[in-house]
Amino acid sequence: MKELIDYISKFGNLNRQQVNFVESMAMRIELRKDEYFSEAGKIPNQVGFIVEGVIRGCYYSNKGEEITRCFIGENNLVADYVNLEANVISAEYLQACTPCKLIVFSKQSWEELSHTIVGWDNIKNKMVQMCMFQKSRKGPVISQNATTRYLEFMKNYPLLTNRVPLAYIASYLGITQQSLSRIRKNIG
Amino acid sequence: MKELIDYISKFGNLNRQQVNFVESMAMRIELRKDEYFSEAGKIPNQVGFIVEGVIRGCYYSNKGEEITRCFIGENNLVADYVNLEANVISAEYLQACTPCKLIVFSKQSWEELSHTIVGWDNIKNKMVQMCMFQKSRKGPVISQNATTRYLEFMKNYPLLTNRVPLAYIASYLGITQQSLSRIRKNIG
DNA sequence: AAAATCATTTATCATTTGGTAAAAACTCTT
DNA sequence: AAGAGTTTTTACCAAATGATAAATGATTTT
Repeated sequence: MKELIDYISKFGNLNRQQVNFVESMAMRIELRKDEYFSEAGKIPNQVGFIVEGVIRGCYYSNKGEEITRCFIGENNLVADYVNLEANVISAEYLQACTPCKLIVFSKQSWEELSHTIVGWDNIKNKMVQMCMFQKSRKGPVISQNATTRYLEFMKNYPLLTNRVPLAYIASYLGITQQSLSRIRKNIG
Repeated sequence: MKELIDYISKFGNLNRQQVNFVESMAMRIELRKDEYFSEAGKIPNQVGFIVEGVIRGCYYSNKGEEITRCFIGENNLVADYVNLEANVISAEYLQACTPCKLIVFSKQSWEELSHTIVGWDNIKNKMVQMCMFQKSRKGPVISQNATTRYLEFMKNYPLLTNRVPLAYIASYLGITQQSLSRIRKNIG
């Protein structure tokens, strides 16, 4: 669990006893490629930390197209956090793009951390805000053209480029796979 | 200050004494059209609540184009929050699109609320997360075409459509003003 | 009111991207 | 290795958007 504790420590300090408690609440799981971490139509019930692999958030448009909304890589928290907190049915899937190793907290455990560890809420909020901030920072910029967006994508997610299907990246960038294929060719 | 207190009350309860304290920390100001609430190159030093008017976040691309990144309307908090918290120079301008009436807290006052009101941090974090969530919810969706994005924009920001310059909306939607003008015409 | 400034619309043509279809390349199973 | 299924590339044409320029409209200043 070292990776998780290191991550948390970036946002606040925990003493040994608190570290032990966090670890006792957590569980290691693995996801096969394409398996879901959480699903649309269900109330999210866990918070994860990605030790290895890539998870994507995706949904289906009214035309039935599958659209990737975000990628979440190693050393990041993963959850449909807003709906988890609000106890509301989620509208998106969180799906393993590659085989994943995760550390997860059930919703109940996650809440117990708040009740047990003084200062946890502070750490938690910083982590959640950082996640939201990074998503907006790393996401495709609508005022750039598709080629620029793809170049930025490769900068921001160097590991993903050849690890996930082209179709995922294309819908993330807001273009068709054909267009992305063309762009790849033109870039050389 | 009723508007502000009503807004805060959606995220947690304050007793009369706490309400008085919040009000004593706040200040009413007005911004003329085009005046800045905060500027790129400076460390953000205030948190505002918009009572009347519209503020936009904007920045300049490496080609010198002015790009609108977000619109913030009445009954919302406004701040470059991440950089305010991190005490880091901002990269964007927050500018009044229309004449604005605001209630503002200096950075110092904003922090004093945390120290003085038990439970304030909890309320504050809920407010900040809600702001971030709404921005992502209401923002243009990159996988939709420009016409759809504009239609969605009008749904999400009905009041803005005829209150702010076309160029602001165009760059927000990631298109040129000429394109947006064309789209307006085609919609009828 | 006229002039000046700024915002919006229109027009034309070039470029980018989408839609459809098919071929090629790759993966997985048997 | 063969075959089935999937993913990626290519090709073609249509549609959307960008770039440039100019005209019109609106607002502010003098």
